[in-house]
Amino acid sequence: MRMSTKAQYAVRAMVNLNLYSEGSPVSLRDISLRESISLTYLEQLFVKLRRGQIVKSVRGPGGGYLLARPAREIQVDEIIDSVEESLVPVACMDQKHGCVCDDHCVTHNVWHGLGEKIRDFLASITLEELTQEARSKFNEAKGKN
Amino acid sequence: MRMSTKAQYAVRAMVNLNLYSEGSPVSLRDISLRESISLTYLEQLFVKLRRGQIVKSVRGPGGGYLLARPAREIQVDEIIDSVEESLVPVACMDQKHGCVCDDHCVTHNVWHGLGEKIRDFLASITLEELTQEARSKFNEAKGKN
DNA sequence: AAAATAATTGACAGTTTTACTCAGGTATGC
DNA sequence: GCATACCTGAGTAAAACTGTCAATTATTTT
Repeated sequence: MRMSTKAQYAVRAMVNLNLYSEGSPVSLRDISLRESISLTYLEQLFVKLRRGQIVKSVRGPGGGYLLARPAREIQVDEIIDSVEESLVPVACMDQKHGCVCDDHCVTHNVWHGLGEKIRDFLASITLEELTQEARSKFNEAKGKN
Repeated sequence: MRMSTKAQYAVRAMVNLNLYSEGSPVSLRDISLRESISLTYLEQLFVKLRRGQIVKSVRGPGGGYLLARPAREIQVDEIIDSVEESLVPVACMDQKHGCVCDDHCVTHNVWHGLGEKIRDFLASITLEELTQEARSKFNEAKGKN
């Protein structure tokens, strides 16, 4: 039961983007340097985040990425969905209308229930909350020095 | 975010074991036939389930496996733990005392919180409940014919 | 118009994990 | 002593994960 690093990177990158944006586009190069994620890998992730309507792109010099919506309207589960990370714990439930084993499969309810818990939890956290949290941690760290 | 088939098999096998046991040992061969799981793979799983104190083994002819404890005291998370499936969503948190990134890692709290939700949910389900559910489904299916 | 910046895309490759199988060995009951 | 059934470790093919590389397109600055 592991969250892929792809999903972890995506969330980290989004927090970093929001943290340093302030209205103007942030280039992947900057995020790459700050979060130590390879630029080319970030490019791959942000194509998907754009398709998922999480970010907008601005091309050319001074360009980069912007949030497609306010941070408080972006939920963590949406970020993970965008990079194609299934949140459903077993493969047979990927389709919308449940799996065929529904009736006879004894453990069906366990995985179905678990999937809902995971979804609910990640949907309850917004990018804004994470960004605030990051700011607090940053300030705490500064206070120590 | 997938539960491995190993964990899925382990839970299914345990339900099946409990369903057909009634005090006497159940051989892996029987479980293998009923659940269509390869015998040698089941053997691998049950070694771990035995080490995890989920089952007891009885050798020789007429032997097999028994629950090590009453079904109502066996939780689904214990079964999964036994087959060495980590329930913590990110690798850096596998050790008991949290990861080093604790302070600066922005997304730490997300994965930590998620891990707790998963654990709580799976710990809230006992083998007895699953077995009861399986019996109900079985009876429903019979009623239809 | 040319140059520089930065997103965009698709193909590809190394590594790790998963999901098993195989070949034996050991204990027990009849 | 033989059939049953657990026990153990090694090995392996396929898939997934985690990236890299090469080439292109769009935009702005000079």
